[in-house]
Amino acid sequence: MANVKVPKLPTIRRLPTYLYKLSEMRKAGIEIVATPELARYMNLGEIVIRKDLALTGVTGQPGVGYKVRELIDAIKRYLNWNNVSEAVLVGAGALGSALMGYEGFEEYGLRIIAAFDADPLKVGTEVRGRSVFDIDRLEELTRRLQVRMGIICVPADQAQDIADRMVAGGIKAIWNFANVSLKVPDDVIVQREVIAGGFAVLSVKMSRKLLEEDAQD
Amino acid sequence: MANVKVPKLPTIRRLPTYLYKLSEMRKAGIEIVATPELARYMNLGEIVIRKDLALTGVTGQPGVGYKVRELIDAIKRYLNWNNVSEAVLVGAGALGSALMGYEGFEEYGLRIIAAFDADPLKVGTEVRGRSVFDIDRLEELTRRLQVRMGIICVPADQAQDIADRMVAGGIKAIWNFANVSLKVPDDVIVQREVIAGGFAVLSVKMSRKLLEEDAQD
DNA sequence: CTAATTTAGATAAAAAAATATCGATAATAA
DNA sequence: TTATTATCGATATTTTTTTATCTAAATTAG
Repeated sequence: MANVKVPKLPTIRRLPTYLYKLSEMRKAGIEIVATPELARYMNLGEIVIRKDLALTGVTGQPGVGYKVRELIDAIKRYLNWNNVSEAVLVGAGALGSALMGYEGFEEYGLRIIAAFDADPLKVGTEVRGRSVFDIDRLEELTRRLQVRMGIICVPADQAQDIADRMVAGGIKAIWNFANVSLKVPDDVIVQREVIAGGFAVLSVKMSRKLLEEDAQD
Repeated sequence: MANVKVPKLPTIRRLPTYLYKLSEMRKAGIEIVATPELARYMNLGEIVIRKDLALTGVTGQPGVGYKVRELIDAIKRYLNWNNVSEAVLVGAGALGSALMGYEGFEEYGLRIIAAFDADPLKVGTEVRGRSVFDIDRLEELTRRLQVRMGIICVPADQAQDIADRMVAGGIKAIWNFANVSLKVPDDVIVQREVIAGGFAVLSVKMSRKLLEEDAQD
């Protein structure tokens, strides 16, 4: 896998949330925002906010705050969300359909242009406006469409096979929702989304809270 | 929000992935696993693996490895996934349906027992075996069913309202898929899942890689 | 106009996480 | 039996992330 070291990862993960809030503010006609307001919104300390925003290169004005518009532009530029990334999605099941139905992605510069599935009942149909192709055509179509990003929404035991086909088709970045880590060549980037990971954190927090409550009695 | 400080968060997020791999191994009849194999699977260093496993309390045998069964039990115990958590889900749209359709949750001790939605067309229907109730009955039914966990899959602008109703209904833990941070009383835990966060990381990694490649020429 | 307040940004310290080193234990091969 | 290899676990180091402190700039109230 491409060994692209990216520090400030927690900050990067937070940027989309800033972006949402700032977009709402702009829609409401607000032009300036100060740290304390964002801190309340994000449930974070003020210093965190300033550090996060500093990463994008914007510079606020002491005593005043940041320009909303400037922040939005800077965040999008930092994330490279100005340029549209076209992607193919494999696995038009529940999760795959959900992702295709998420309109927010357009805002993020992500455009899913085609879906693939192994199920003959799904092949040939449309899911939220995208054609579902036979999985056997993944490599060919990916290459022809010059797509560089792939999204994997298949069960864990099929994910590696799909990843191999994506790589064969010229994919250079994979967003992997299957609960396995993929083996890919050095020049391919994989970002794994383990939804269960968040639930694990929630579970541990709950256990801890119960223990704390018991301890208080 | 309940201020439950939990260190070793990255480890906790990784535990479900270990759990999947270990379950597969057990199904295949494998009883012992050593760090190098897990390290390859996880795409992580061996030391990380040992530290992660140590957190659960298991102790391996030098020169041999860890007992698969013991690890599975220890991870589940650590995450409190032995005990079933019943949850209600609000927002039976694309993402909500996907979550209800994910069979893996049973393995994690999560049981979604009912769904709620504001859309009259959805109310009264069934989604993947669960009844969809009117959102106005959320508080009442949550209280009657004694459910303590809620999953929010509604658009960002409705999430706070749903959270308030959940809290009114006695919910103590919220798994929030909306892209906002929620204000809740101190004794309620919120775990937020920002799917776009992962995409942000992927985007930055891609930009960096392009820069690196350009630099090499 | 001056003083108090709000706020950004730089520097520093603390905490957490990732990584490295080394000794000890068990299995395997000579 | 002995030497070699594989592996865990304890300790130490480095890096990353979070948190704190202080200074300077801008606004607002008196």
